[in-house]
Amino acid sequence: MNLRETPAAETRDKLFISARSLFAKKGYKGTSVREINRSVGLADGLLYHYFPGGKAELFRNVLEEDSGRIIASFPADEKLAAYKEMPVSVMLSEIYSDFSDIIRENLDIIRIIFRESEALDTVWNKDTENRFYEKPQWFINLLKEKHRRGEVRSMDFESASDIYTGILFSRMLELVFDIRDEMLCESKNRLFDHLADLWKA
Amino acid sequence: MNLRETPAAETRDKLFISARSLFAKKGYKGTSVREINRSVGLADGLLYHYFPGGKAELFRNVLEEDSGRIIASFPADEKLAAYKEMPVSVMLSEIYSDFSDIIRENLDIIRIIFRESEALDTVWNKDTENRFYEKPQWFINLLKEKHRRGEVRSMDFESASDIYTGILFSRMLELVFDIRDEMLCESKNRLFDHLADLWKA
Amino acid sequence: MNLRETPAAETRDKLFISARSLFAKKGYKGTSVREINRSVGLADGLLYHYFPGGKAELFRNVLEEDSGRIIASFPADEKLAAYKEMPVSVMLSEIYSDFSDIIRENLDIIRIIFRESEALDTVWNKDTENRFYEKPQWFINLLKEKHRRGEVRSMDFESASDIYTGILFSRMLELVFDIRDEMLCESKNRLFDHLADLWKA
Amino acid sequence: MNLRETPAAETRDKLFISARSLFAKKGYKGTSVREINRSVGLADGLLYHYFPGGKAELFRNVLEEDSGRIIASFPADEKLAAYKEMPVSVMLSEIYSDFSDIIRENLDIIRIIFRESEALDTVWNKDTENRFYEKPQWFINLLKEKHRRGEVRSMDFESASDIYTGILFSRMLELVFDIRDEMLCESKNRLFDHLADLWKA
DNA sequence: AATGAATGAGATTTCATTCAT
DNA sequence: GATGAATGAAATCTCATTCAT
Repeated sequence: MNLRETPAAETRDKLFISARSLFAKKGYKGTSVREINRSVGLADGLLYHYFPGGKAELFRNVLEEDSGRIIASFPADEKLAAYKEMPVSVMLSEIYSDFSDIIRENLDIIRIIFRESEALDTVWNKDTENRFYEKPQWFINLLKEKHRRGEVRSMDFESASDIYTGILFSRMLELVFDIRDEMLCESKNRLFDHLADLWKA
Repeated sequence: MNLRETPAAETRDKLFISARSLFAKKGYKGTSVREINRSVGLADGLLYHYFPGGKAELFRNVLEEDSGRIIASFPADEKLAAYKEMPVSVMLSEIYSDFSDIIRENLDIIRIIFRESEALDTVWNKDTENRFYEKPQWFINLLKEKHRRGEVRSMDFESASDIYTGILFSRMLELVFDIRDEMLCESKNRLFDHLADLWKA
Repeated sequence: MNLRETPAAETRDKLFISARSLFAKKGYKGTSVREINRSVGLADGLLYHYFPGGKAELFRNVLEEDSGRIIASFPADEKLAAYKEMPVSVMLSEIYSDFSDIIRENLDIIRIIFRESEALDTVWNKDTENRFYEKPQWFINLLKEKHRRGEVRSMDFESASDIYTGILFSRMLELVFDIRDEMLCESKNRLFDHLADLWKA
Repeated sequence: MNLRETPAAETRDKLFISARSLFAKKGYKGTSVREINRSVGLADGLLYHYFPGGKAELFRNVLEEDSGRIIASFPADEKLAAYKEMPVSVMLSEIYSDFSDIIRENLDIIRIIFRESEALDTVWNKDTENRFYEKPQWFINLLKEKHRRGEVRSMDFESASDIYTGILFSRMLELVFDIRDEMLCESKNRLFDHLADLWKA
């Protein structure tokens, strides 16, 4: 049973990935079970073998598995250490770039979260939701460290963090809604230079 | 059309409002024609009298009527004049508050836009979309004016605007996703004091 | 709306009758909605217009409407008066014959009751069920009246009624299971003569 | 077959018993193969190893094995001899009690017979069916014997048997439909006293 | 013997839309 | 303008059965 490297698990995974992409593109209601099955070349009834609760259970599983992972995965610990050693403006640019990558890697699930806000209640507890929105302490600490090193002046670090968070949220919206991804580098670099300049000791 | 002289126009309006709310809550696919009809006490076939194109046409109308209005309506001209006379920190706080009001007044349509991104293509041209995202020249001008008056130092005003835009976008997300609306005043006021301080001449 | 003599009600009735017959023949599970629709020439979705709860609601309605009616309908009041004037043996034969008619007229619903015992719980309260099984007071009274007239001897009238009830139940089983309906007259007449003879004063 | 020497035979038996119970409770159509498998902890495809004809064959086997057995088993020969020696009223009570036991022991299969009358055609020939309904000669003989012994008067013994059969059929209905099983003893004893009294020489 | 993945026909149900009145 | 019956395509889901391992 274990010898065949669980083709069952493989099928389950294919269902997962395909469903996630379809849900992101066409919404939960807009994605038919048949469509999901066809997309992975599965017979009609088989989805219920893997997810007895049907489409709803598949959806719930997709959401549960992915949503936690994203939040947990940013920022990566090794990156965090690296940020400390960079000049402020570079650091801001780097975090922005890493954040963009995470969003891009998880575009499907994020789009689902944007679309199916009502469905989230059944999957997310308020805890998860608040974690998404709470102040990123790691960033505040980064700024304080920079201050200690004399690179950044004394200021209201929480508010500074709110500013940067806003910039990241804007970025998320750009990516989610597929808006002018291009040629922004220059504009963004100016933005980070600007910020670094405002903040410098 | 808004004068509601005839009962017909009144019915049309009721359909509009009710459909908008349902689309916002449950999505286009998740809202059945029957549901819309019931919500305004309409007989089953009658929707096609008002909107021969059926659900799709009703949806398109809702989107068309509302989407333009929001962007056009902010900021109101009389407000714009008032902003000029306020101290920077108060101005930022006031714009934030007015922006919040606009979002709150149009929550339904904004939620629809978030949900039904795919449907937007048929209604929005890229023009509308870009207008939504383009740099708010009026704000940049406000900052320059403040600079002329000696309240704000010389700086990269576009980048400063990006910063403020990010804060507004964060606010929009909070409202759209119904997250911790309360008790943020103090935090926000600190934020605007912080920004005003960074920017002061 | 009332002018067209409610074709809606007519359609509902047709559904009722056809469904009852099919449920009786093939059971609840064995009867498909499609089959019911075809049997009355109805489009596929229309059943849900009349019975939003679908097959289950249709079934419940059939059961509710019919089950009460049968019990209430036997014996008819005018018959009851007539029984009093008949010789005992004729009376027994007559009641038997009328009972057979009632069963025959309601064979479908009775067969459903036999088949779908589990479903009855949702429709019948214990009250209905007990009424079905309680001692038929009217028959006991008939016997007492006959005794008063000197046609029947003094005896345990309740037990006498149990005996006769058993004979009627046997009859019901014969009809429900479609067993040797024919050529029983002679046997039955002998039975009633026998009973009358046992009971005579 | 009943010796259960091999595990295979044991599994077959478990399938039998569990399926019989499920068929009785939920009907043939209402019982899924999956349900049967789960109820005995069988893997999904394995039922077809034991019953290549699938659900239908399993059902047919359940019916065939059991239906004959019941009829044949009543009354047991040793009981028959005992009945002869009892006073009439005791005899009637005893037969009634033994009959109740047989029914109770075979409730499942009897309920199946009530439910799935249509399915019986494929299993029962008319012969079996008639045997179920034919006059119980053994009981008629019992009565005649009692008459010979002077305990019962001369009468139409077939009709007397019909009377008693009706009482037994009522009893069967009570048990099959799970109706007021309790506290009937007294009523029943009065009934049998009544009958014995009517019949006494 | 045993497992459970796979299949596909068919069941129930929903729903946008049309149409006679 | 208004009603709600009618339609049928499509969606979700169930289930007996087969089959590779």
